[in-house]
Amino acid sequence: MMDESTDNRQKIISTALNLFAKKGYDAVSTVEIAQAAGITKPTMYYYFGSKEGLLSEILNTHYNRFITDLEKAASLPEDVALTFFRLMRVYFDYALNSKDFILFKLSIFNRIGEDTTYRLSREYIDRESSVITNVFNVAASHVGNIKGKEDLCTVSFVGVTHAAIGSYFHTGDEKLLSDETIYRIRQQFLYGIYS
Amino acid sequence: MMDESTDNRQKIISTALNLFAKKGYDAVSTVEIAQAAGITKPTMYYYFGSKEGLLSEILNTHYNRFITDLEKAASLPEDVALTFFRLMRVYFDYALNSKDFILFKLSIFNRIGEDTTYRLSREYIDRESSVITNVFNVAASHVGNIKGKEDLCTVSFVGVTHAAIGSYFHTGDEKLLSDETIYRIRQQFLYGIYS
DNA sequence: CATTTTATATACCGTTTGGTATACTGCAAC
DNA sequence: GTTGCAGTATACCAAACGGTATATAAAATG
Repeated sequence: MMDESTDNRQKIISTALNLFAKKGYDAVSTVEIAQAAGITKPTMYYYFGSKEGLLSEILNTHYNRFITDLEKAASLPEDVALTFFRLMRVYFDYALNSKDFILFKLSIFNRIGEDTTYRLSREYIDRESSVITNVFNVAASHVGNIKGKEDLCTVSFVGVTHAAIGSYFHTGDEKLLSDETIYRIRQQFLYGIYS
Repeated sequence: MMDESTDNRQKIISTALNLFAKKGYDAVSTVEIAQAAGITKPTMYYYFGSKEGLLSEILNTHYNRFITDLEKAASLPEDVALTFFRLMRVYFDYALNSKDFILFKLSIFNRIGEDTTYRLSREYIDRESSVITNVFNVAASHVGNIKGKEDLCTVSFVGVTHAAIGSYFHTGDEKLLSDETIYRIRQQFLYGIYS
């Protein structure tokens, strides 16, 4: 076929993720994906079987990589301050370098209900959450002050991280995802706004 | 017609909001809404003109009420601790009593892109955010420590609030939205995790 | 009591949807 | 060089989509 793009499969994945992130899974049609990817519908069905299969493959590819990086960053949970920084750095790096994925992840994270995206992403979100929860559970056994506040820590961490990324996407200001910002958030997290 | 429900208009709004919250705007069809509300499609089109008009009316009804309550709670921003409590209490009360609305609001809050829900809800989200931002701006002029951290405060507040509500929806544990939880979050916010 | 208005349903429209049957093309193996 | 297979496109499908023309029945208006 002498095609210039040797990997249509990957092209479909990245194109579909981009459209899903912008418009939402249900608002994007299979023809739309095919046209944007420069192929035709049956080609997409050849690789992924169905629209849901495509979404499943997108989540599998991107979320597994993300969770792996998150676990690496969480490998020294005894040091709360260091781990806090490393974890948030992973989130922010993905927001900067895998914008479509994080945008899509953000839009499905707080969904609960019966839709396709929720059903397919549930397991990944649970795994992601448990990495964070585990960090604060281990930290609690080393840092007395945290004990009894593990859940609060998790909620605060995830909440602030998502909110910061959301602000970045709205404003486009990259300083929101700088090391400096993480230091300030961590300072506020550990010692409060009056510090 | 001797109909038992004297207000089909309201019935359509609440039914549609419930479906939108569960499955997402694009995944819900107009027939589905009509059937669930116990009416037929043309009745819905008689009241709202279009599916988008229905969504617009839903947002207008619920969001205006919510923002009004938020503004009432923010009327004494000089007292940071008190205002912090009142604001979060409004969010949590809505999560408990207007579950469908908050569920829907949560699912659209972090969307950015080209979809219908984002376009129609944008103005409300901006107004909501500015109420919070304003609180910390005024507070900063009364409490020296906050100065320069206004944006950080806003991001943290919104993030933690949403995360807590999200946890409640996932677990169903009402204690997550109790006064006690707000006190603990506020304590952590003001004095840090080591307090 | 005739007339308009409000509220509802039946039956239909063109378009788009997710998905497929079928045929073709280039390339590798035999 | 024919066979087989991975990859791709044309052309199609039934079902579902958002939306409407039209009829009708009750209630308000004169």
